[in-house]
Amino acid sequence: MKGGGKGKGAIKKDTKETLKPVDDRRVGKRKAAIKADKSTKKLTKKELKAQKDPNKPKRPPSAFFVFLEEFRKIYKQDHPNVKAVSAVGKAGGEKWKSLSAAEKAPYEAKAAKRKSEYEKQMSAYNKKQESTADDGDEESDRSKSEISDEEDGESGEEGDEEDDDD
DNA sequence: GGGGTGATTGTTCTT
DNA sequence: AAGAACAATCACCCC
Repeated sequence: MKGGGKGKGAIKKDTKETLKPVDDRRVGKRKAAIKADKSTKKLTKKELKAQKDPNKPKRPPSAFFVFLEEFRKIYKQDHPNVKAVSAVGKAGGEKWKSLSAAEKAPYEAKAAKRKSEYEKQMSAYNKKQESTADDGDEESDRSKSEISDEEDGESGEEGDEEDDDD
């Protein structure tokens, strides 16, 4: 840890004891693992390329994140004193599980929409890569999107066409 | 001053 | 197929 890790630790450290792995803590500080792994950086050529992506579109926020963004606002209103990101994360996580499918639906819908845009961005991104990236070694492998013709002037048609079959 | 961390879950990615 | 990494956030700490 970079020391500063436990930002809340400085404020309230006793909570740490009650903090027990909900499940597996996933990778338990994956970031730390990454750095630790960096020691053995066995990156293949493709991996290397994947790393130095100029402006790769970031992954779309999952429904949970969409919900979290809003939840954070509310949480801060209810707990303006709480400044720990982890606090909101935990609270949000529990709340999220408390939500019903119907309540998560709107968030999922939004997440789905984000994903759609993400794919779109990837198309443009991939295309750009083809243009600029001429390493010659390998070319687009995973997504060889053969976009029809029009993509350049895409101005965002952001229609909320949700087929409400309901 | 800036970067890195902590925590949540979901989704995308990588092997 | 399964695991790994990363998505936002924000105050705080080390070099």
